[in-house]
Amino acid sequence: MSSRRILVTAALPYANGNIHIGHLVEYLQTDIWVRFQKLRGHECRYFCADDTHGTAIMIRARQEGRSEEELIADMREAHVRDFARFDIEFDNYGSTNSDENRQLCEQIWKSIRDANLVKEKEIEQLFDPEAGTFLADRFVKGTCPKCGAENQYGDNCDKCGSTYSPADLIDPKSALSGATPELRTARHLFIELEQHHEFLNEWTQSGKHLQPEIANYLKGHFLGEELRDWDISRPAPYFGFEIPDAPGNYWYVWYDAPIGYIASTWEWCKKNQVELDDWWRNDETEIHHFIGKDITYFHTLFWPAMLKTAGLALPDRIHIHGFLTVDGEKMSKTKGTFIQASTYAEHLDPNYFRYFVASKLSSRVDDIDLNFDEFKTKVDSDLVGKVVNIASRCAKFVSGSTLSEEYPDDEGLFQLASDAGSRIAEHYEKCEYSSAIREIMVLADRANQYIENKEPWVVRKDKDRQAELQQICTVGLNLFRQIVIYLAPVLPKLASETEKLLNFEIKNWDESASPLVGTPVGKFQHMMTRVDPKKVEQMIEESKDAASVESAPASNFNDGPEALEKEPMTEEHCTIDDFLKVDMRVARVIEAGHVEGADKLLQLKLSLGGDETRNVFAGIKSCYNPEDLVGRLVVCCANLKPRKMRFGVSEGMVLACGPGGKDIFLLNPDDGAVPGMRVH
RNA sequence: GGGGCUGUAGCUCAAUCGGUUAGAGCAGCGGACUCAUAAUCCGUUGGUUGUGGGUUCGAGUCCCGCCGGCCCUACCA
Repeated sequence: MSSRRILVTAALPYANGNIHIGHLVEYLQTDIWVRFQKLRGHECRYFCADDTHGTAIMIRARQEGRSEEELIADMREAHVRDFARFDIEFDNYGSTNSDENRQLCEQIWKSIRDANLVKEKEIEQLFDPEAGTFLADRFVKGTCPKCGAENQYGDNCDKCGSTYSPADLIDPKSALSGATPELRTARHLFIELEQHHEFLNEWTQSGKHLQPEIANYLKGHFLGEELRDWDISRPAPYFGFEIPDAPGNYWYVWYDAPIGYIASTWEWCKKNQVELDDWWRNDETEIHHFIGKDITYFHTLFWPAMLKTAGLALPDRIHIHGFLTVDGEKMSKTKGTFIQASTYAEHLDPNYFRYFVASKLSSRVDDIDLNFDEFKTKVDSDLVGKVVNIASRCAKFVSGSTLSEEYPDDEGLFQLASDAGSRIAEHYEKCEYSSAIREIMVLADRANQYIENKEPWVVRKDKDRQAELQQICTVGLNLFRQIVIYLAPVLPKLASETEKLLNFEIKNWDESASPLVGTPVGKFQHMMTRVDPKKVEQMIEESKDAASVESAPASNFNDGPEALEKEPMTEEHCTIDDFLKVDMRVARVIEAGHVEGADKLLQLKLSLGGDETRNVFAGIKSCYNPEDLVGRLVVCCANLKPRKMRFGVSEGMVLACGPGGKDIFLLNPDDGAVPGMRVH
């Protein structure tokens, strides 16, 4: 097989946050693929970098009272440490805030200008006069113009779901300074993507570069109509690179981020005395990007258009993966499933996660789910019970001795496994890791069966059969070694421990096809332990704590979790139909009085307007005087089945909240509501 | 509202181009073994492929409707 030159990237993590287990899926998917390619003898390089620019970084640095450079330096250190703990090995890890990146941004910009793709447009945007900066939509909060809900973001309302422009908000406030933003106009630079429409149509639909579902998505979504201009500049102040021919304007972070792939490559080239053009202007180089589905847009439309304009090599393949869910749901800070990479690594072996992710990943865009029961089962039974067990059952019988000088008859098992090697390789190549893993586990099953049938523990007892014992173990350990080579991209630690045990070095995938003979066998040491469910629990607990500490200062309202803890949320959903069964109405209290003989109850007469009234007994005596209630509006359930009580029939229920005793709070409709209105 | 993806055993997933009786692993059940980290091995239960139609000699696979799930979008991407 001829050696390929392969350039691989994973998306650049944003310097505003720590690496969490969701991110890891991508870096692991990529790392496994790169390790696989290297093991196959190809010239493969893995480049990544921190994505450091943008408003969010600028604002955070300001809040923390330090420079952006200090902030991104710290975050970079944290990122690099997290990756290392998970054995994610980059050939170069750069930064988008580098000289290389600035130069490349300028070069590419020049090509884009020369190609006449840039135009200027005035746009209106909210400006924070105190902070002296334009505000992205999510930095503006105010009252929803449609439904009146307070404290909503500038782009849409979570209460009523309507969308609007931040300028439509009632009483808008800057989330930065609390000042009232002004509407200002600014000139922005745009790239006319439409000029590349035909090229993008062809490139995305060729079937060579994208998964089919992604190609369809683009076709149905963007390519069916005129491509919109891409707003590529941001006025000062902005943390990023200033556009040389438009002073006071900076490149939008999504312009320089992907260029960071090239910048990181360049840094590596400089360190290794290699020409950048050999990698980015060379048809012989394969370029592979691994990204998450959330940033499809940038990598499948803008990025190819930019590269083409600049005369750089286009990616051969963009591998797009789904998100990681935990227990079938989005990762949640309150549930403790928003787990930082560092928190994970403090409690659990990163190899577990590498294996688990590999066993779930395919080439499709589907989300993958982490369920800790499944996680434990998979790691325990596959890795400990099956794979490592093979070595564990054989090694001690030949420890201190050697493998047989000649590879013994093994009923064709070694050959079978080496035939499987090409299929497994193909699965890795196509990013079908789950299939690769499944196939490898079949080999582990067969090896265990072999040992079972040969009963080395019986043979051992017979002095005349020691050569046979050595042969059995030679076969067992060679089958183990094959499996470890196949798993090496996923489990590099297991590979290196096996190298020590069997005194050899894994250099190439093809070594799996020839057996190891005559070499010394070391002392077997446990290579992996079972997943400790207590550690999983601790990790989740710690993730909860970390999340609450982190999120507390972020919110302007320091509402504690006590109420929810006292009365946890109902797990089960109700349907809209269920909800509609409950007919809740605004009502006016027209009579209220004590109930003789009752400790907690007040008797209320509610008017729903007109002649419609309800007699209701409410357990609110401890908190309300009857005379204070008369005349006020309440919310009641008007179709509650009438219930006979000791003191009379209750025909409804008044809505109130609170734990009881001295703390009961009636719900109160806002001004304007009148009796009889239904609550929706 | 528009679009994409998806639904196979209790759970996680296979099933080539439409081709025989829809297969694995885990869990469950019954046995064996005791070398191995309560590991392993043998056997076994389990499916009207979400649902209703259609095309076909033949449909898990292709087409249409319905139901459910996930996601993107709804004029900043």
